[in-house]
Amino acid sequence: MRLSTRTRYGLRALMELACNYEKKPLPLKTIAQRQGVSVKYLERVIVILKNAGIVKSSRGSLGGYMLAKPPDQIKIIDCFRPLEGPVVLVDCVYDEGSCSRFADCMVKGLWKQVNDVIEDVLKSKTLQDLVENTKREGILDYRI
Amino acid sequence: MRLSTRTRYGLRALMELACNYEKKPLPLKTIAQRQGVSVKYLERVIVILKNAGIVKSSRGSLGGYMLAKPPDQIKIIDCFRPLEGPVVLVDCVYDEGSCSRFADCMVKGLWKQVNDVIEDVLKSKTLQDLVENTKREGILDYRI
DNA sequence: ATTATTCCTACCTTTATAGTAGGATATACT
DNA sequence: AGTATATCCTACTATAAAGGTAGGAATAAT
Repeated sequence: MRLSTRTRYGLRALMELACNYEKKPLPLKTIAQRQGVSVKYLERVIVILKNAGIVKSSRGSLGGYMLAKPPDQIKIIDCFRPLEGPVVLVDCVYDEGSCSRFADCMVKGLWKQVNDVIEDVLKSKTLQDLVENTKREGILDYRI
Repeated sequence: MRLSTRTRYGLRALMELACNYEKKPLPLKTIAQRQGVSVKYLERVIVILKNAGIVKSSRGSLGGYMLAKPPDQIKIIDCFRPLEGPVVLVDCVYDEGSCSRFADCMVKGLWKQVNDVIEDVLKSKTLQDLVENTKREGILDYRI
């Protein structure tokens, strides 16, 4: 029930990239320092987001990472799924055949409902939304 | 992000006990057969619920398990937490000091919101609610 | 060339999950 | 008293996932 550090670090890194949108590529070293994480581990996280088409990279000196699309066009759920895996509290939510007890299970409706509310939140927000919420709360003072 | 079998089996077992409320104690063997689970494993699950005060037991021949309270007085969240652990997607939801990046984290609001909607669902329902939903859907034909 | 970066592969450690095994203890019924 | 049926208790095992680390190759700007 706890999010993996993969997902936590990944989303935080995406927020950095969102704030940096349309500027120079942001190297992992910078992100890693700001977030207090090792570059090596962040590499393993960001490659997931790259394969998912959410970020793109440029190699070599002055290289780094950028968002592949404007932050208001990137939904949280599309970042979440590659990092944490699909939102599936129980398999039967998407595949009735996955559980032999599906027919007479009295709990499946509950799990489905919980699953749905999680997805609703993750679908309803973009990276841009999170940036704006944060600005409204007066964070981000270390960035200009 | 996936529920443990502990939680899934545990809740299903509780549904059996809810349907059996104020009848004779229900032995694990019966539940295990209905659910297609080993008695041995179910023992490990039910002891968690017993320690949490949700079920009580009677030993010996004709013994078994019963709900400790009427099913309409048992909230799902009180069953969920001992089985799956507290609903805490990220520690900072309950303990700001748990993350050194709390002050400038742009994602914490999102995690808090997801956490809240999960808890809301689990708090809003009792075992009795699930039984009634199920009856309304015409399941439970094997029980009378 | 040198430096800074991404990219790739392999390895390691720790923790949690999902069990199984064997037997001790308690209770009802005959 | 004895047997069958339960819960209860302790210990063990196997597998997978999480959370990294290490070393170096490939690429690009200066």
